[in-house]
Amino acid sequence: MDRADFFEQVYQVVRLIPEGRVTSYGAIAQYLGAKSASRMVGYAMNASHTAHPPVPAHRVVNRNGLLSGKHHFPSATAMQQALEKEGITVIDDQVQDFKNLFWDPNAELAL
DNA sequence: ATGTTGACTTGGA
DNA sequence: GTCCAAGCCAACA
Repeated sequence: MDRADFFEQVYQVVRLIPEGRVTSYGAIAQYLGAKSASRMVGYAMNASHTAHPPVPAHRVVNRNGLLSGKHHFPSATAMQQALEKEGITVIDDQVQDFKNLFWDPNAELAL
């Protein structure tokens, strides 16, 4: 664990995200103890495709519930489709009822 | 070694 | 409510 790289730590948290739930980069960053490193979370996600097993990056959105990272997916619609597949309604690259679907690792894992 | 970038967040106007 | 600017840390060139 302590040996885990910043990327791996991010991957683990993302993989813990329940199906049909989403979280924000800041929440993950905060869980890692560096809320200011929210950008690093996104950066780590950029390399998520190199992670094994792959992480559900589609469940990670920005604080606005906007699919900010959809551009980085193999297809611009891949992220939205993945979310809808899990029962999440996405309109205009925006997660509907995001507040209700939000999954905070600090609240769920740090119980 | 330094400088720039980035799937972000927060605060101020 | 919106828009602009600054901060933050790690990886990449």
